[in-house]
Amino acid sequence: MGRHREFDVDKALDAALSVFWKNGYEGTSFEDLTRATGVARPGLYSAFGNKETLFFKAIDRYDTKHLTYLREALAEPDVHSAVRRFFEGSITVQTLNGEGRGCAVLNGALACSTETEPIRQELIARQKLTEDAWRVRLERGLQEGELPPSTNCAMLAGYLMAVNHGLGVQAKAGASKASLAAIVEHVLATLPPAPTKKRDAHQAPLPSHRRPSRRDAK
Amino acid sequence: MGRHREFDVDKALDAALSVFWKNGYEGTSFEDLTRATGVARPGLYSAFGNKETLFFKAIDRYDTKHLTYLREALAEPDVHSAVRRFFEGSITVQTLNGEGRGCAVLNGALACSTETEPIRQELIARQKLTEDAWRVRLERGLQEGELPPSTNCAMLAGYLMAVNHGLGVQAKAGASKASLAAIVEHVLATLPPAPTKKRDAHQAPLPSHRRPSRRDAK
DNA sequence: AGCTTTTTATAATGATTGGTACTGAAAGAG
DNA sequence: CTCTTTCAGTACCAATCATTATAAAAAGCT
Repeated sequence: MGRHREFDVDKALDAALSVFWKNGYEGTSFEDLTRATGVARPGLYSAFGNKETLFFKAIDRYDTKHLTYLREALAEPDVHSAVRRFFEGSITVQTLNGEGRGCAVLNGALACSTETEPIRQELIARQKLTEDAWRVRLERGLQEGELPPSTNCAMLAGYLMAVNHGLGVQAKAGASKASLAAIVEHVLATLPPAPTKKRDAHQAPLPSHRRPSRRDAK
Repeated sequence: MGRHREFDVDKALDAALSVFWKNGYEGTSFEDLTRATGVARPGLYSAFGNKETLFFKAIDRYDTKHLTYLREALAEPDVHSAVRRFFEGSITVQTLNGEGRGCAVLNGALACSTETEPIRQELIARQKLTEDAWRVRLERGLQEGELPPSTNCAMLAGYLMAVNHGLGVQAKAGASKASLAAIVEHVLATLPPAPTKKRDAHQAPLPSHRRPSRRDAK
């Protein structure tokens, strides 16, 4: 009873996400949003509240639609596979061209006006959740013997996130997926190696030449 | 012959830099600038042109005042020292609290409205110059035998920049200098090693246990 | 002293911004 | 059919934005 909504709320949300992803929060005007969604101002307000609530609904949408790789990565059976899955998913999402480039969260989390600072802080908090999840996963890997005993899991989680942020910056600047993938390979190749169980240093396969004592000395 | 300017142009520029560094270009209003500089609108226009020209004068100021470490790093005698100097300088500048956090260039280079896109592209171009300088420096290091023959200098330059961008993001989000320094140590420890000249693997100092053949096999 | 030049400070300007008011249209119930 | 509810579309609103206009003040010259 009453007129039915003509536009598809989910489609409008996807369109809004795409604009926010590209321009960030402050760089996106309400006019941009009405143009991209094809919905007039009151329609968007009626469906989503206001610009800020729409923004966070879009970010949530980004999370559920595009960040599944993170949960998949954290569920991988070993640390190396987890990190690989993470970065592969990351560079795939961050080099999408039709929908967005870089990371929608990062694109709003760097600098803004004083009035928008609370929004930025919320985005930073989301990044922090991801870093914490990595630290927990790495600590589990450490306990399971996948990482050298001296591994600083907080540092390594911070490192992984720093690299990911940097890849996001480069993706937003136009870097190709292939060039980002090469960086990912380097990162994977330089992850702390699993400690060896035995000391047959001269007969073990090549990776066994990586001795934990070298890192302990640091 | 005429009234003398009462404000110090350099001090005003420093104040403007600080605001742009914190809020980015679009997040900084002209009101923010007049407040921070203590100079009225016409005075700022008279001295600097308009908001955009002031922004780039501020970025140039950032370059000359704070990015000397980059030139110093590129002038270091060996690659390892160069990279170390680079990151040490970077995390020092990016964790300054009074003046700014993160990187003033990066803070404006991620996302913005359509009208501001040319400004963003200019900032991206500056980042690209730095990455190119690193690639050239690494290629020189490769020729001088400091890096394994298989080293992909473009990839490594991209990697260094990605890490640096990521450190900037984390610094802007409030990370401490010490936590960034730990990440830097990890990066330095995982740089491609100089190839050994001889094969006295059992008597050389510890770093010599890093064999180029391991990277070649990758 | 008056005159000219340049800066300071306040006010004004037109455009843009996020949000709301209002009217007509659509949908369903009785 | 009328009535009620809800949406669509246009117009409107107050605040903000970068920039300019204007009048007064300061500085130096004659």
